[in-house]
Amino acid sequence: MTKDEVADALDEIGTLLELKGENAFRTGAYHNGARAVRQLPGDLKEVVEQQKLGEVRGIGEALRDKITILVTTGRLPYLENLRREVPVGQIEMMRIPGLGAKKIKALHDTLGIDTVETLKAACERGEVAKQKGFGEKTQQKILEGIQFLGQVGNRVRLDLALPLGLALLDRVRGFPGVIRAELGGSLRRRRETAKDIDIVASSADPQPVMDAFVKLPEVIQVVGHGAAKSSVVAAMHVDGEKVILNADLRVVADDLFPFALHYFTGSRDHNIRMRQRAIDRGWLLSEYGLGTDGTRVPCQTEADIFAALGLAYVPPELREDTGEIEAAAAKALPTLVEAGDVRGVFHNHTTYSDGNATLEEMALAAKALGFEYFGVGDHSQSLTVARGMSPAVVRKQWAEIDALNKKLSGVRILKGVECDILADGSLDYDDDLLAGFDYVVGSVHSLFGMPEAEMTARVCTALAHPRLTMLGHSTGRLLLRREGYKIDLDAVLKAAARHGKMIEINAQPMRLDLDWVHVKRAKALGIPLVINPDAHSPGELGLYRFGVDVARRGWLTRDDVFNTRGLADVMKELGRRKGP
DNA sequence: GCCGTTTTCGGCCCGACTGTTTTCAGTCG
Repeated sequence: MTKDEVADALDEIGTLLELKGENAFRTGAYHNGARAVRQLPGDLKEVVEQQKLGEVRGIGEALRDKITILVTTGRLPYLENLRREVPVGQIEMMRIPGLGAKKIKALHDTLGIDTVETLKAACERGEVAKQKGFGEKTQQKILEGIQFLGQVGNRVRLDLALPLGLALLDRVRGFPGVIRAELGGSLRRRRETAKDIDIVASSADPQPVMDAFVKLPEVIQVVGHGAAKSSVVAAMHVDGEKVILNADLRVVADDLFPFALHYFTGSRDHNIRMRQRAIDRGWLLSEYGLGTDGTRVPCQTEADIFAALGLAYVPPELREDTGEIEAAAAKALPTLVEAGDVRGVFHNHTTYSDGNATLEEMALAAKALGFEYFGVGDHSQSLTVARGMSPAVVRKQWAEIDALNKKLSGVRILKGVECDILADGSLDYDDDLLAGFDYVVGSVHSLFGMPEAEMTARVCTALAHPRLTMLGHSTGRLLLRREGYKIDLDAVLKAAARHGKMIEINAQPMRLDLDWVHVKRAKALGIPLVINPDAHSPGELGLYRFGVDVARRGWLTRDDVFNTRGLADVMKELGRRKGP
């Protein structure tokens, strides 16, 4: 059993115990143990065999024994018994926002509810509101939560889906007889979430490729297995999370590959426009080629297809029918920003607030990524849950930054802060302290339930503050988990433009906030965008790449992104914005 | 269930917010 599988089992025990009403510290110990196993360096089996498991922080006698049984026998009777005691529907109910283990247990004990469906029905009958500890608003919130889950379906975040897609792609490329293979679909377009994986391959002999695909170790179910298309359910652990997705493989003759790749990359709307354009020229475009019955337009690559239709090559990220065809026809497509253009980052956390690495460790990790500057942006004093910095701590951090900047070469640490935007739109430090930072990222972390008009006014007030440099995660959304707070983003963008402020593209894959649609609008308003990883550990610095994907989907060039500028230029601009 | 030089029992991060209550439980970050 792998570390991830063992950790999953421990997490499941923790959740099942929560639903049974167990002590929170006991259930927490299982979740802690799961994390400890995931982060354990080296081979788990070896650690077990060398009897070193008990030395791991967070693993005591009970967890040690259970992990040992799991690793040596591959199963755990204790977990199997727990599963029999707790209905599966209750675990699903944990995903409903605002519903936790205690409420789910109460609903089970009083109304016998143990599936999302029966919960929905009970809410609709008004029974839930009558229960002790529940009320009309809770009932309404549960219904909205269930609806939210339904909308989300089984979509998976890009950072989880992409590694599985790339792993399968790698396998396919290694099959004998495969000439070319690429990811298609929303993964290739780098949408924030994916509902399946599309792989397009070419081969003179498709059948053996299909046969090999359905037998891959990642495949947990074969949905379809034909000569041109196979469909499976695939699973893999990514960063400790089990990712399960449908994956389709299509194999065509190599001369058809560019057409198939283009067709299966989509989007559907983009394809419709492309087919119309072909019809205008007296041709037909499909996944099988471009031309008429009599004549075929030969294309070796996707670029050839676009060229045949009088278009510049359209990068996959732009294929959403949001003006890319017109721009490609006018040869006016932007040269999109690339990951290699990014030369530093501004919003990151260290042990001064809720990060897990020191300033120096983070700065060195930034340098290792090739960055010229590392901007720290720890939390401000109001955000006590994230150990927000008091003014005294801020000054201590500044002193350490000054010392490190003397000591380190090749990377410069910038004095920033992720400053809370308080309920009235004011910032979380006084102006004197704010003036000591190189820049200020303003973010909303409280009172998410504010009415839209109030929230909009709050953020616009902050944007008017002379010390604020850029707005952090504009909506606070958590993809597939929580909608952003209600806010009039167009009004916010206009305010940012009016006050000459920058807006962050938060590159945390669960956020990707500002989203690509509004990134495009921000660009039109002349607002500089900043790609920030919001890293809480050295490894998370690399997440900036997902922000680059958003920027590309938002049509940004290198010049539209502030942190593609070099250190000297950045310091000059930040200095200019601060004024005398 | 885990942990420990303030230690083998009693604390474990804890405060804000919401919706429910009439002083507090549950959820969240």
